[in-house]
Amino acid sequence: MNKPRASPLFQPLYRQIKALITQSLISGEWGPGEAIPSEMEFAARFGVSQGTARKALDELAAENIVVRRQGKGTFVATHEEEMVKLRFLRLVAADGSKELLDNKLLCCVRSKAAAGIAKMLNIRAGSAVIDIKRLLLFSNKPIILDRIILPAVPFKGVTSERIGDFNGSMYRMYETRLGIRMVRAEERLVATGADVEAASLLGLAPGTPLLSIERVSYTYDDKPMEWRLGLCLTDDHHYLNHLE
Amino acid sequence: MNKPRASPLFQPLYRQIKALITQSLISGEWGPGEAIPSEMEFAARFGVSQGTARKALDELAAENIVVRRQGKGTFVATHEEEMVKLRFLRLVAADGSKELLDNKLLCCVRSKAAAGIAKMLNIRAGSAVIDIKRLLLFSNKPIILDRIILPAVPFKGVTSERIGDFNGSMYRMYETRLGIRMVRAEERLVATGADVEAASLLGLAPGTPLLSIERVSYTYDDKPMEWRLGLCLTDDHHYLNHLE
DNA sequence: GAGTGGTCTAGACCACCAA
DNA sequence: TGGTGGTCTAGACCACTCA
Repeated sequence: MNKPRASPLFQPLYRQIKALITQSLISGEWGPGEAIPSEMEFAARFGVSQGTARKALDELAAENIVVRRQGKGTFVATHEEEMVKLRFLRLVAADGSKELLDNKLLCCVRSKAAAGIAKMLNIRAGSAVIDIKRLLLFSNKPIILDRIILPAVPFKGVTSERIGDFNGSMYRMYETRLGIRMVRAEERLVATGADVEAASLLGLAPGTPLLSIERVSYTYDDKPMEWRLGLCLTDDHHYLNHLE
Repeated sequence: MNKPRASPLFQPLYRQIKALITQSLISGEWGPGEAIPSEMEFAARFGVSQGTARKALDELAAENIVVRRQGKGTFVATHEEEMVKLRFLRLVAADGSKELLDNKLLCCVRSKAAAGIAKMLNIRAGSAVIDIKRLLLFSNKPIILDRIILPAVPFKGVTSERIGDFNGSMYRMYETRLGIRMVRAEERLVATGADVEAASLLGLAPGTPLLSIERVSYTYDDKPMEWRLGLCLTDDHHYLNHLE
């Protein structure tokens, strides 16, 4: 049936459908990697035509929220796929070669949120957070020194042991263990000189230029969930970015 | 009419239409900023339904090749728009404030392409290029030292005077004066220490960490047209990137 | 009011996949 | 073989813009 335009929300129908599907994703109706209902099923559930359900799903696919596979169905996107890893880890070897990735956890403690970070995570300054430091190794060479801050409440249960299980992919762990999926992030890049700690951990002279990447990651409802600062040695690596 | 699937190219119809429209863009049938034919006109021209022409235009719009304006028409995208500037100039003030942009041309000479750059521009090493150096000022403070290399042939006529006319937006000049529109770019970011030249021009001590941005820009047919290296002082500025 | 792009529907056929 | 997403069509109405 054709709905009148004077709907509760002044949104096209397909966007309302998209919002409803997003709500179901937030509520966890389908976990990461699972198939979601077909176009026809959504059309029936919401009383719209298949084309309208399709357009809602197409937009979710364009935002990398879901993945469509011809002949199989539509699936909740996952950080398992190679594609997704490249979307979030932009540092690549200068010569383009593939590399073995490894990581070394340095520490993982409970702490209190500093004001600046609390603001970016949209939590109260001083509230409980989990504070992680780790080293990322490319082909067995330490390249990135990461500092990760997580709000303690949704991430309750994040411990050194848990982190170790996922070969350094924090996002895979959030998904698998906590059902928290990051769908987008905002990065701020700056050049900086290595401080004493970074220099010693990366095996450099203090003051060596490093690429500093500050990242805030968001879940479905644009809620910030993770703050991260990576200090990267860029002698043999580039941060690759496609502008379109 | 419904065309059989066994078309010359194994592409969906709307992609074939898209390719045809792209060809017309390359040939310069419509200049930057101009209106292109309506959906109905394309449908008639290519003998397809309006919906198919629409899907072709939608994809071109998604790639920022054209801009759609309800009630007015579809237009060839331009680097005039504020949106587009932000798409290519990612350096923003740390406090988020808007800034006055200015530029100072340092030199503009004819030269020969070095091997590495020639390869990226897909031209022969040693072929004629235009070699430009300039300083970009944010709020009257020098922030970026740019080096720009252009193949001499398509960019014949690029001179110091011409560059001055466009308030530093090279892309606007390429469009307006030469009909060359950049549609995408690839950037490689690295942290480096200021060499003597950069240090003196930016008013820094040699060795100061700088964000190095190497960019290759492409026109419609994915043809590389410009090589650029920017050395950026990131004390009060960030390179902002949205990952989706 | 005429023309444009935006939304929505309904129905057809195709390509792919799994059982 | 039946179900999925992918393509294509045709026609309707809406919202916006401009003369």
